Amino acid sequence: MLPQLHSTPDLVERVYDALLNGICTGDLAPGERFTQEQLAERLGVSRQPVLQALLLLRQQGLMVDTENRRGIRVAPLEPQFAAGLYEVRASLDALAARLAASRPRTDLKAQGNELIRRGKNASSEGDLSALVSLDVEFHQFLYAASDNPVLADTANLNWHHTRRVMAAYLRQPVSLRQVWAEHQAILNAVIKGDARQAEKLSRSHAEQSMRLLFASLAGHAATSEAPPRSITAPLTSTGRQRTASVPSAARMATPQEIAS
Amino acid sequence: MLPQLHSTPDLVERVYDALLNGICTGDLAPGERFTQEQLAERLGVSRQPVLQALLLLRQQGLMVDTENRRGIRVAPLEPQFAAGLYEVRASLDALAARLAASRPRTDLKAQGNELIRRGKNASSEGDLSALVSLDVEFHQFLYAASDNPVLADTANLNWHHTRRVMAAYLRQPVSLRQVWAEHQAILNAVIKGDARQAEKLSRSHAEQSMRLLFASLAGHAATSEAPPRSITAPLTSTGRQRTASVPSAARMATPQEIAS
DNA sequence: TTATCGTATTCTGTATACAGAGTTTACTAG
DNA sequence: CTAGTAAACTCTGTATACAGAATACGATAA
Repeated sequence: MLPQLHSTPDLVERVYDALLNGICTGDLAPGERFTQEQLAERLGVSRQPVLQALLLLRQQGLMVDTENRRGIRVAPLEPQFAAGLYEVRASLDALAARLAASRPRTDLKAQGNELIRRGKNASSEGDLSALVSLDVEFHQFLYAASDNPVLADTANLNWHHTRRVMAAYLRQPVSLRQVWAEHQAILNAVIKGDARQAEKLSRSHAEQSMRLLFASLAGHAATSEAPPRSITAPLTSTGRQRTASVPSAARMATPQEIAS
Repeated sequence: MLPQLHSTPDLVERVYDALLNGICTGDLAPGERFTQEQLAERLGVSRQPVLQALLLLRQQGLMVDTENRRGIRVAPLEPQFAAGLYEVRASLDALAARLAASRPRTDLKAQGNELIRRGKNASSEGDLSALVSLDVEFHQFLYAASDNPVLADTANLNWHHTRRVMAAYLRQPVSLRQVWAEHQAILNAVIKGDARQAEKLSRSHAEQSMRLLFASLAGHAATSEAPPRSITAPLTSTGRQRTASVPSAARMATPQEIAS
């Protein structure tokens, strides 16, 4: 079934990455129902790696079994869930900033300022997808600087959801300039070694982000039910299809990324 | 291979639970090398559910691939890791207590006090394994009371590691009475709705727990390399064995628990 | 037309089969 | 006796095969 030579193994990881990325960017919209076989066919692998990747994604709450146990779908994105997410993030970010400030290393300065420069740049240009990436990168940078791997892992898991939220709701650049000014202030406090200030700024930054989110979310309101964009297979009009009709690997977000 | 009728499905979950429990209680010691087939044989299932359960356990950092990619073993338990763990826990517990106190419900009182009663009781009797269970239960109770599912999930993931740490190092009942007095104080603050106090007490409780841990850990010192107890297969003297020699399903912690 | 039962279809989870990567082991040459 | 090489083995990951659960479909009877 897989004519392409599979040079670099670990199909599970590649399927996982492809699906994770699709979910986080919003390319894979919730509400759409998938079958293991459909996913496998599109990605050019057998059902086994898909099954295993789905196990991970389910465990992280990114996909859920469909009500009838036939097929799986991307977990819906509920505002209340996002609120809880940001509450947790505020605590973890505060801890990270405090720890990072307590272990001041000079090499943070160059890397951090570079990130902020790029962030402000992307902010000026209104490049949303770059902004999300850089936001993730900046916060991961702080987690790493905290020198606490448990914290880093824990926070990174939650950031998958945060990326989803951002991609889904932050479509227009709402005062994004301020976000990077706040990043700047946090970094300065960390470099200075002012743990208390870093913690405080970090927490209020997360809380501010949550406020921005909910302001933006108010605009979406009823629109949120219909997902922004969808890359799912071109179904025939009546949302159902015969299994054999899909022309192998085509129009999936990442067809050759898997087969590489 | 499985003559027993498999009445209740979900073998992956049962394998996962069995291994997780073994790791957290310390029955499955780190340093021992396992093969997927060995585990499958002992649990009376095929390699497939084992493979999938291991995927989850690896992702959570509870098991690691052996250096040569042959076999897998329980991840070692490093003091530095435990320190990071407790730092994160302190933040999450503080958040949970604060949120729980902000949403005061009267029904917390009965359930919480019952837990504390049982905790103090087990503490008097020096029943260590019951104490660990009750400790977990009390904190999960607080996470649930916070009414933030993200927080609950995040914290529960970390508690797997915490259980390991407790089982490995807290062998003698060191001032366990105080632990439950602190729980009592936290609960009281939560019920009273004093968020600030609940947060403060919860954080200092976690920090105090960490101090207890490290005090106890100092006693273990060099002992920690040799794991407390081991239920792994009876190897012949020179840490290597022929594959066929294991008499099917015997002396594993949970043989029929899987086959049920 | 509607209700009910039986049959076919779908889809999942588990077991088995297959193939490759790397390692140990054994044999041969020096 | 040692070094080097080749064969066999071990173990993993992936693909395929199999079986059961549950739904949807369709036919028959009221």
